[in-house]
Amino acid sequence: MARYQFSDHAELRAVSHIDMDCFYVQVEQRRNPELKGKPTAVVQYNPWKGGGLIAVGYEARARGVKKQMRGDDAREHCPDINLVTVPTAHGKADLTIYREAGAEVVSILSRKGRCERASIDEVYLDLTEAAKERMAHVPTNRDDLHAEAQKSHVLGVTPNVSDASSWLVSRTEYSEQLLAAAALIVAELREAVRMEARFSCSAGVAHNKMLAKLASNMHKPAQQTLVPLAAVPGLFEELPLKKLRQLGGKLGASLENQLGLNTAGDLMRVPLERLQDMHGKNVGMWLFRISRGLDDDPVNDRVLPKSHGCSKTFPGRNALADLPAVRHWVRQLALELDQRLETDAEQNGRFARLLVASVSYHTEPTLASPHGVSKSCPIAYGVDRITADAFGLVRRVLSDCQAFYVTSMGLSATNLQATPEKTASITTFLRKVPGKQSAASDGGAPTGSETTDRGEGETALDEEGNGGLRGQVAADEKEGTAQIEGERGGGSGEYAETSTGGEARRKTEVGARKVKRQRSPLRDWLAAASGPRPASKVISTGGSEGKGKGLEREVLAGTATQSDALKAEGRAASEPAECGRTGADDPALQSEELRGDEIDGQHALEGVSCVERGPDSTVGEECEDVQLTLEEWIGDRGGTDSRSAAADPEHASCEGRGRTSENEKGAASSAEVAGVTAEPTGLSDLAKSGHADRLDLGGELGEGNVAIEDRNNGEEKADSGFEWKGALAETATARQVRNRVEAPKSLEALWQKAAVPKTDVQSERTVEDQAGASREGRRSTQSKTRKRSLDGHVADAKEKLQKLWSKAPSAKDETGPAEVGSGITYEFDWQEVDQSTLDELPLAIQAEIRAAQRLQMQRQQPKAAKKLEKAQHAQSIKPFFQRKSR
DNA sequence: CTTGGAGCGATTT
DNA sequence: TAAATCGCT
Ligand SMILES: Nc1ccn([C@H]2C[C@H](O)[C@@H](COP(=O)(O)OP(=O)(O)OP(=O)(O)O)O2)c(=O)n1
Ligand SMILES: [Mg+2]
Repeated sequence: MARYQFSDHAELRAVSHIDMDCFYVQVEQRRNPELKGKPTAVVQYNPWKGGGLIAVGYEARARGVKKQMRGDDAREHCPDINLVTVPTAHGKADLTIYREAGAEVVSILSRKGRCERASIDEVYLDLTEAAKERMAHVPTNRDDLHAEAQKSHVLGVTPNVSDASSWLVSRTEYSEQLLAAAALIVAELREAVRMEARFSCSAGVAHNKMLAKLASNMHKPAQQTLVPLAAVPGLFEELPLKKLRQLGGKLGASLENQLGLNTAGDLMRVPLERLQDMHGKNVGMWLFRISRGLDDDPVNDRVLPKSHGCSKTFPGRNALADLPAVRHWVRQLALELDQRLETDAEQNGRFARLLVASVSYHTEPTLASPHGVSKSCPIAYGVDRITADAFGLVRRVLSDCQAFYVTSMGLSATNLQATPEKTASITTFLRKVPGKQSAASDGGAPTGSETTDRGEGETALDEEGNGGLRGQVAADEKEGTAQIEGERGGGSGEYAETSTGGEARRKTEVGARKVKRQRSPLRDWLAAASGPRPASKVISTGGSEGKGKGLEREVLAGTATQSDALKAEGRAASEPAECGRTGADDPALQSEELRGDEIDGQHALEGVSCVERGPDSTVGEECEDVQLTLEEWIGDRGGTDSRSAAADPEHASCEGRGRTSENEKGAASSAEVAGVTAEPTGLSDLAKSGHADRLDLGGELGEGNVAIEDRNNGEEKADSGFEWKGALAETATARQVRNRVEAPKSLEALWQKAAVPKTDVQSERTVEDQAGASREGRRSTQSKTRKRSLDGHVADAKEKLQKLWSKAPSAKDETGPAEVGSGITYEFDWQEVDQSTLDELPLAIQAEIRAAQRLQMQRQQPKAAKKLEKAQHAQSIKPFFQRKSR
């Protein structure tokens, strides 16, 4: 945004950019002083090719070691290099020590003026005020200057290096006096960093961020550089365009290509109109100004990161090919993320609001660049809930695919806020609907038939995933508000949300209930409610549970948890941390736990109702009901969206059968809608593409594969996202897109077909690399190396996969053999393949082999099969760098 | 395996 | 609002 802003008469500023020298290396050298003065680099994951270098010390740079080398390359250039590996935790690289070191530095550098943390190892400082004050006290004798200041570089003065200190003390122009004064401050700050944190850093001092950053990089390490205004034209004349901040990517390349520019000076000579024609008014103006050394991007007052994220890639054969593995890694990421969130809460009192899960994957083992998507939902703190929510988000993406290969996953927590703003009572968002008195009834917390096998942290819900209620939507012309009525209305009166607008008004019948709802700030409140809430705010499940069953949760400090609440009620909270894992043998207990879940924020969003009680309320006290919006009720937060739980293909992929009934049930009970019009945002093209089928309750919403049309007049309306996400999608007659991509049939499925009839055969299978063969300009040699065919189907499937695996990104590219594939021929006995061999195979093949082994086991020793499955799982989630490499 | 991996912030749609 | 993309360390 700053990029598009400028003001012609901005006050002249003194801005500094300070950048740590080879930062991670310094961190490691401080940890292990043995390394000081020695050629050192930091790598992550060294078993493979020596690991990737992410930081290189200056001693090593002097000997030709470059970033973007691998550890092995580095050692070639510099045999005595010290390679330090990044710490790992939860099976992934853990940058905590570098983050902490960065924070240490920031705490020092933020002393003299506004400070913006720009990355883990750099800050911008706005020293305008401090420099103005300092101007009066700049020494007149250069010998009185700080030693670090004396060593400054000043761009554009003729004998540059020799006489910087005399330049500093003899300025007459205001702008240069300002810079000189700032340079003294910066010198002191850098010295403070050196003394207090024992790190060296370099700095640029100029009138804006762009020039300061440019300068900080000009003399490194442990030096500082000034850029007076007058130096800009000379500096830019020779400066490659890409060196300018923000021009290092495609924009810079397009300027080079389309306008034939090479230097910043070239850019300066392009007329404003031309730039604006090419890149729009704002960008054009920004370019015009940046090329003249003008930049008004302010130094923001922010020393903390605005989000916390962690991610991991699973390249090539390490790609995650089944949901248990995905869930395992989601949990590993959640473990780290949760820890960091707790730390932030403790240290800074900040809480995140939004959880974002990103996943890159392909649906076939092609080398085409993977498809990256992200999904988000309100965050609920705690490893288990982050895991459950994030896994739900990821699964929502993957559940469409018969096969998937996840090459990277990431979680991040954003919208960090210092204080919980939403401290108002929930009732301020609600108003009573007159004349409604509904009977409290048991409501028996819904229990699905499938609770035994869920993984840790997953929410147990019924297969409809909506608390056993199902609804129908109909237009409501008359009233602008909404309410719920029906036999399970519960509580002593009904609330509807306060009206905030006219959109999305309709009446919904939910099972036996009729619901009218409307969008309101309640939704935001609920989102906030998953974070910290004011003390003694209570959310409970009065709606479905009725009187006396509400559970209390002490929210503020998180001191009381769900388990506490359960204990307080005199029940054994057998597995407080793992909702939904209780045995199905005790319905009562399970029901209670489900309620707990609701209280803790999950059902509170999707669930039936939400209740506030007074500060002194005790467990068991009668409480009032509050109805949620339909969105919340159905589960606006995708994470725990249990429609996807219903569609969980996980077991299908593990066991192959017996898991389809829920979907059918869901479809059968989805109601139709009268007079409703909706369309998924931005997906009308898909809706019209003829791929549409129909939506059932297992179908996924909001991700581009469903369309709804008006059954009355065939119209499609835009701007119906609200309905779309909520009620309509749930109940309308919709159409679901079939596979857009020709996904290959699951190999596992083929396996099962193939293996069922006869498989006592002891066989050996061979996997070949088609591309490796074609690269040599010859035909496949597969039949030669194959010794025995296990089964025609299997072999065919295997070849097919292997071809796909090594297929060129563009099938149309006939110009030559693809430069892909490892060229490896795998040879193994599928029944007795040893672990280290297995580890080397592409994950998809591993999975298949395991499936084969399981199947065989199932027939021969059914009892042992379970055990094998467990062992296989453990094996499949082992991080690749813990595996043996050959 | 291949735009080295992990992780930020900002803008655009 | 959510999601994708870009630029960067
Ligand atoms: N692609 C990158 C770039 C940087 N970093 C990390 C490692 C670096 O140590 C740190 C700071 O990045 P810099 O670009 O500032 O590089 P250095 O500080 O290592 O070296 P320099 O002295 O050139 O600033 O961020 C990273 O992980 N991946
Ligand atoms: Mg640095």
